[in-house]
Amino acid sequence: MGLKIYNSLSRQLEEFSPLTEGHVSMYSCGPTVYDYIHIGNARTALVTDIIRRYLTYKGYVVKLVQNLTDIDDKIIARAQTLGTSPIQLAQANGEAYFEDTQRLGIQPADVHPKATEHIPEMINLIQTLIDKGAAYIVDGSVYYRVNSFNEYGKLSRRKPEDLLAGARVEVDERKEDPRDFDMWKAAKPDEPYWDSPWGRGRPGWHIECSCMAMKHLGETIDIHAGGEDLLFPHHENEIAQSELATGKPFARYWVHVAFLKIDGARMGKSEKNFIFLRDALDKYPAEVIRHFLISAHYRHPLDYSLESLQKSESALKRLRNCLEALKKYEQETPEITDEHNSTSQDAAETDTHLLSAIKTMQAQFTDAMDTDFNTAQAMGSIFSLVSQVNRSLGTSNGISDQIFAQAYKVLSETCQVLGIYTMNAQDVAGTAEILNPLLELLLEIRQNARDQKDWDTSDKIRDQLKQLNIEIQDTHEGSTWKFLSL
RNA sequence: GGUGGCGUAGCCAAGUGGUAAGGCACGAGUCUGCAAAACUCCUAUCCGUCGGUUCGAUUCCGACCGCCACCUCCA
Repeated sequence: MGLKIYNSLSRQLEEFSPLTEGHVSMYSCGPTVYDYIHIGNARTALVTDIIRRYLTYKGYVVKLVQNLTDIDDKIIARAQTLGTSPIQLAQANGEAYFEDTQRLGIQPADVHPKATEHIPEMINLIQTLIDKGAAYIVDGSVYYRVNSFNEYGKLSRRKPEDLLAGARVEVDERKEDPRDFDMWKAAKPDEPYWDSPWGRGRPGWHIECSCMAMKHLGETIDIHAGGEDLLFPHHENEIAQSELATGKPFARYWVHVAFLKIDGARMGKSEKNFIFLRDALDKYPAEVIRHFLISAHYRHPLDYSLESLQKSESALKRLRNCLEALKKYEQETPEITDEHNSTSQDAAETDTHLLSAIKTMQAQFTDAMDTDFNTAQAMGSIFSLVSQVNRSLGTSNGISDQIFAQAYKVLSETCQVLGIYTMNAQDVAGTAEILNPLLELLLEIRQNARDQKDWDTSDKIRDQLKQLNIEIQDTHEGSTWKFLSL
């Protein structure tokens, strides 16, 4: 069974096969850097990240390009109110974007092109469209003539009359058709500008993506991703520009990520109901936020709430407990076959159960992710195996070490695809050299107290450490400690 | 007005034309000096409402109710 992707263009689940075998070109619409990104923005970036991780996991060589829109009306306006320059503002927020996304465990794209660094290419593309009669110049601005592309509307399925009927925006009388959009905006006084054959100005938003996608990935790309709000008009316009210029299909699979909601409504900057990703990251570990963001399918809306984050934290704790219990078997050589030596009947039974649970999990995980990256379902398969592992750990007498090692391998690999088991709190602490012996000592003292049934001392140590976010657990093999937060 | 989506247990959330994954929470129990972790059991005869198609629908079709989004910069 191969990968299927829901293509917004056909509005169907389609078998995925890249243009070049074994290679996938992917473009994701990045942020307009006039502010920090909020969790809603992060959802799209995260989905892109996971798609890329999964494609890589499947053996594809992926080239991911994500743009940075670093010149636009909002940046200019914001810079004015802040008393800074648009360039500086974009620079600072661009850096903040990488900082925030990397904290969330999002791997940088292969290329992060900036609009301002591709002005000549954009001018060329616009000129090509003018030459083909698909654009016209008015007062130093260049407009795309929507009528010249007869497939216009194929992505959003909007008919011209529908668009006109609903138009709430003021009609620019200079346009031939209200649907026409600008590819080059003539500069107003005090605005940043670049020279062009049509005078000083700056590029429109849509031409940026057309241009940078094609420059870095070629005229036809495999996957184009973005938030669902970009479907119209942005992606529709990208198609119009690119396909008319090249005569080739622009993107083969269109992936649109649903909104993150808050209190039932869309999280949006203009609604002022957003939460900056960096603020969320200050309160919750990255893995918790990731878990939350992928707990629903990417094409379904997801409602943000503190309760949901807390649920994710609890769920992740269960996962983590299991993985940590399993980790000590990591060094064992994972056994692949069903045939292995078991001296006890019970252990053999445990092995068989676990082994089949591992296989089931692998199949279910792949199946879920193959079906349009169903992370929620994939997570279900992971937790099913966690249950079986926990049961097996309880009945194990040491004979199933290789199987546990295999379970660890499979679980940690799949969790890595989702990015929910990448960090190790013990290492993150960074003070392990001091902390380890110190805690060993405390545990030893506590064990002595317990041997003498001095529960007061024993409990005091445990309770006090818990205040410090360190949890002690007494098991049959002795006492262990770990950091409470993930 | 046009276009699209959603409504599944207390909460979150998968999913299927043949009878409901997973997580969180709650309750009971096992284990433990007590905890913690883990395990066991308990949690939807039912998937917004009403019709229709079907041997059979939560899953397909229609209507209705409720909610959300896009058509304007927005991931």
